[in-house]
Amino acid sequence: MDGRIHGPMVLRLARYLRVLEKLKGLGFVKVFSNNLGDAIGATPAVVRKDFSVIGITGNKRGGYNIDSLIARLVVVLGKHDVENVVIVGCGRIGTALLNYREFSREGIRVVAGFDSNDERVDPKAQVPIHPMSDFPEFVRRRRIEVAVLAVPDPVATAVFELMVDAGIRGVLNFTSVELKCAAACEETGCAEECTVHNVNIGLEIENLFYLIRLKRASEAVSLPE
Amino acid sequence: MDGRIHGPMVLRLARYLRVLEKLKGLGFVKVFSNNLGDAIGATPAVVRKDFSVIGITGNKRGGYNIDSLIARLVVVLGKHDVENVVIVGCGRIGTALLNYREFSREGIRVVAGFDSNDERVDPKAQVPIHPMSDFPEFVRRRRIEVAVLAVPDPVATAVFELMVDAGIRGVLNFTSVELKCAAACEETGCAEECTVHNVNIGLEIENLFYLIRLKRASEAVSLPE
DNA sequence: TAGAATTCGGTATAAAAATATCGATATTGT
DNA sequence: ACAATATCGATATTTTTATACCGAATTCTA
Repeated sequence: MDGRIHGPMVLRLARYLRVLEKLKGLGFVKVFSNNLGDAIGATPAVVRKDFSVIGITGNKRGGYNIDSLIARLVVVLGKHDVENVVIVGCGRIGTALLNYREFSREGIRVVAGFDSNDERVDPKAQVPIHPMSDFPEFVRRRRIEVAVLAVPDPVATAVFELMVDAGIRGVLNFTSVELKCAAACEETGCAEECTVHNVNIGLEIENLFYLIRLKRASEAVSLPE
Repeated sequence: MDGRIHGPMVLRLARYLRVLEKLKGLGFVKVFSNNLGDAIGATPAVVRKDFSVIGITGNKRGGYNIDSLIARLVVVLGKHDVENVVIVGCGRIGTALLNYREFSREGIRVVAGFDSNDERVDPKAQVPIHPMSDFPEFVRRRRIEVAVLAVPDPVATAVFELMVDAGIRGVLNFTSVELKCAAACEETGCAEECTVHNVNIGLEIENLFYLIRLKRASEAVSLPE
């Protein structure tokens, strides 16, 4: 049990947990490091090291026990039964996420959406959409900590500051804007930090184009003809 | 001009380019490494190093010239006027992306969607949705190289193999399934490689919860009282 | 039951990426 | 023109993350 828990590793731990739950559902009892490695795209050595770091021990030649693995991962990841989130900005992406079915399977519940456009407001919907003005009180009352930001780029920063002020501590950012919590905190005087993760779909696609061109170029060089 | 171009750096280069185009639109002529660093969330030293690696030289005390920066980045990233992509799976996420407005601003054009559910097929729509059976020919005829995969998890692997066979070389994967191109290639005998990027929204949200809990725990320890 | 095959687990090594440092130099202001 | 200042750019260092290796242990097979 050496080394520290770091970013990439935490992501893998969450992935392991998902795979393990599926395996358990299929009736499996034990699993090997290479199986898990295949399932999440890592080498067996990485898997074993990860487990070692969080204090999980397997059986030589016998692999790991799925139940104990799940139990430990749940503790380490601090996973709750359901994680409540809200969606801010109910345009195309926001609306899609409001009703994203995969969430429920992953223990995530979207409790509400918010939008500044009155036409989109619909408090009676299955997942209600409230006006943006209700956001701060809603977040405080329901103790919401994580929100998805899916507003147009030009208002991203302003909305983000509002969210941090209201008490949001984690944001999944679908805008192209780099959100800086420190700056927001300085301006508003809030003491808490807010963790931001970016999901930049356009950037990912551009990157794919770059990578395949790069691969093609290197192939052209390495394959003379 | 030392060092190699690596993954994280390529992502930054694409980000620089976006910011620079905006700055140019605002009439700016030159820019400093710390400005760009702020804009994409990096330190000035990283920015300078990145530019050094791709052979861009600035002026001491004078910063970098935006036009030459853009010109060089476009070459390095091999950016075209428009990048054509298709969306496979027109459920909630897929449909949202079909009409995602941000794409056009980023030089990405969604030329079609595909779905195996006939009710979703609509070849007359602004962005036409074709039956899945038309996919291989469409991809070959239009020389599509990049696709977004937004189908349900259980069919992800099968659809992915079909896509690789059809000639897709880059996939933005919205499913929770780890797609392995090598395996797909072995089975189908295709020689080409396919680059996959994963966008796992549920995982990102889970990760946010973990990180804020971690932060809170460490604060509790470090703040005695 | 003996041996062969596998798998874990720790250490050591390597690779990747970010950060720090600091001299050089161009611009600005006086 | 000269000093002050801010910025680049190269090298060196540190940190982070992944890989390679190999002995030990356990299960499986014959």
